[in-house]
Amino acid sequence: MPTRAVLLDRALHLFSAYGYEGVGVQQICNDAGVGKPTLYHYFGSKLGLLETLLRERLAPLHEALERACAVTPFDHALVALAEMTFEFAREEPQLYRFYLTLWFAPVESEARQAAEEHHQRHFEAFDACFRAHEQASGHGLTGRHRLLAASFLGLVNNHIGIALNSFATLNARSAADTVAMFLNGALPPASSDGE
Amino acid sequence: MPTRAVLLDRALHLFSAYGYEGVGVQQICNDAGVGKPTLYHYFGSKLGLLETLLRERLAPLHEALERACAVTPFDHALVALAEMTFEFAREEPQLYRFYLTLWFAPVESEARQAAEEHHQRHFEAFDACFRAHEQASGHGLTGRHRLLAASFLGLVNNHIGIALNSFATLNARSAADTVAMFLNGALPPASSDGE
DNA sequence: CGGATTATGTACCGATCGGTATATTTCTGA
DNA sequence: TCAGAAATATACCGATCGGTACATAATCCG
Repeated sequence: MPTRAVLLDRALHLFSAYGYEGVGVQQICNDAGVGKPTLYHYFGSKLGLLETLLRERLAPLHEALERACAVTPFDHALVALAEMTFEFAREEPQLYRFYLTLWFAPVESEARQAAEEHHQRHFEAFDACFRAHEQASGHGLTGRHRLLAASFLGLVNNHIGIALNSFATLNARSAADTVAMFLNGALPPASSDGE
Repeated sequence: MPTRAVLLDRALHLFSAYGYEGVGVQQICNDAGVGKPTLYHYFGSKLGLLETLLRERLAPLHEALERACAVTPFDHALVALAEMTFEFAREEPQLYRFYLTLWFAPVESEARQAAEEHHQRHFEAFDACFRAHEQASGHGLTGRHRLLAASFLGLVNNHIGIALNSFATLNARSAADTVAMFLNGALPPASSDGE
């Protein structure tokens, strides 16, 4: 594997376990079997390494989301958004785990600020979907779409967090189940009860 | 204010903005106007300071939750749990913000591990409520209560995160609204059903 | 082949990290 | 009053932090 890719790979591995601030440049280089100037040659700084990592590895997710949020009808779009996010998290668990740690990271931390544009883009895809629905169904002009989008995104991310850390899975039905919970509530009286 | 309390206060202030690893002991001491040996006299280590901070300041929350989860009937208990958590977050925004950053923090980080017992206790209160409901309504033996409890807790924490960082509020109605969203879904009042 | 550009290793920089040795002050209790 | 404990300051420790100066390989282009 090319040196540059090895560095990104080892950095992600370490970041996802110990956090951006908890990992030293020296440690990344040792882990990758190269010297520090090599890392600085490719990325310029530790922060540059992080930005590159996020930009390059999150691009497929964002592209998939921006495709998904154009789906009609509304509830299919929600399923598509949840499915894309779940699938990405399943295929890139380390990356998504790290991405999640950055979501609620302290506002003044470098890492959080580097991730903010990506979180924003993720949210925008979800919000676009709710905004379109609000206009289509006529009754919306309250700006409630932002709160709904944030709640739905939170539900999706929370499910991924649970799946990554303990119980819960990310199989094909998870997306539909999550959307059903969001639209119909967690304890529907008559619908799918148990597996 | 007694020196010990000043140290805890300044540490929380800095931690919530920059994170545990992003703040140095020297910085805390400068901010509090004391020397390092004073901090080490009271807390033994930086980690001891963090543990003390969490233990002492989160105790009221846990006590309130353990009272709330015994409420009947079930849906009132959910409202009570959400209310207690919202109220605590409203009164101690810095503390809860920091508490939230620790929730999804990297698993191997010192700070996350120090907070784990508190997260566990918070979850237990929520889970106890769902466990009781599962038994009372007879149909439960799937262990689904854990997933439901985690989802509900995630919904509550997500709402607080939104309120702390941007739009959304934490007023008296928030708890009831959050429970309603959890039980009945996010879009029940829509006039024309387009879902 | 030869010159330039790219990649990489060794050794080092000042600053900061968490933590402490030691001395001194302040408070407390008999 | 005076011994001892509790509280605090100055100055320092080795280790590690992110980052770099410099020299050397490796590679590509003519």
